[in-house]
Amino acid sequence: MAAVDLTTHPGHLARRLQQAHYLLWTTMVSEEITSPQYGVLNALTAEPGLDQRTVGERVGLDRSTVAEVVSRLCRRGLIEKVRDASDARRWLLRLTPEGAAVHRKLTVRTARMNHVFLAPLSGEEQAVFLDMLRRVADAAEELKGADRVGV
Amino acid sequence: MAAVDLTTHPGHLARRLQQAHYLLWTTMVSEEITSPQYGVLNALTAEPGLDQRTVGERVGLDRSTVAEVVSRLCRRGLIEKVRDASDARRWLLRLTPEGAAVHRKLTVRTARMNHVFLAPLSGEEQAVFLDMLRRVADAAEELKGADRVGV
DNA sequence: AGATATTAATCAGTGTACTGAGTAATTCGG
DNA sequence: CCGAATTACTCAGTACACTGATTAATATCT
Repeated sequence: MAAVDLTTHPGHLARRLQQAHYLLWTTMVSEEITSPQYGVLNALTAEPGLDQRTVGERVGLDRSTVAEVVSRLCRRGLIEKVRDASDARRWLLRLTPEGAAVHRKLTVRTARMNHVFLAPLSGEEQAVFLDMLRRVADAAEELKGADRVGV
Repeated sequence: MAAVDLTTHPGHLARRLQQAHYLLWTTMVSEEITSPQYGVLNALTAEPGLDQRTVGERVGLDRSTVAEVVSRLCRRGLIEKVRDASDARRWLLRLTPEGAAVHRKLTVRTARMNHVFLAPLSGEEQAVFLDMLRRVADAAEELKGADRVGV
């Protein structure tokens, strides 16, 4: 009794949205490189030589996850880690030429994939949708710093 | 060069939305029971005695994931598995009294959490947002079946 | 009946994501 | 200038999520 309709729950829909995106990504963009991995390549394209923690901040990956993603990209020869000479705690990250090439190729495919992904919405709706996603995600993000989540 | 703004990418925002939801869930609903686990409890509240595969269908969990989630809920004594007498391949799932109690408790908290999660949007916007999430997720889901066999 | 296909569930492998504990390097306060 | 806090990163553990391969039971089709 008192079962609920999950399709009215934003959390359930958020998970389903990500599963939907995963499906389109693997079929339309790449089976080898994942979306978060592409995010890292993109961050390092914009700002070469970033340290690991800052890359995570840019892409939305926590300290542990960014370490794993970075190690996979290293293993595949798409980025390289070098110790920061002025602060030996840091790894500075940089794209290899192969990494830059992969980023260029996937950028084109990602644009096509985004088009298909958002196709159920009209052009105006798409802008509204992205704006709402940002607002909701950002608001929760800010609660992270706060002591408690108010009721 | 040619780096892209990830905040215009729906896939990136979908992942961030789910992270945001995870944060609110663990702080406002439960640290023990996850959102997908709650989904299973909810499905079995609506339809007791479902088999594992159908539960996965209702909640949006694939065959492997639903097996893991179900085994965790069993280990915690919230649901129980019984072999289907008429089809010995199937496990039929049912809530225990504890499972039903947990579902009731979390349903209340989840409603509060959803309220906070969507607070950045106006009442009208919230309805539009949920509708858009459903439309985009459903559309990608359909591409799954339309396996585009060029036979 | 017997070979074949289908179906439910499991298992191994990979990848994202979080927490808490631990290590090493740097910075800060007295 | 030395001990304490902070910072960057690592590591172990847990949980979702998908794929491909496998096992067991059922259904189907000559």
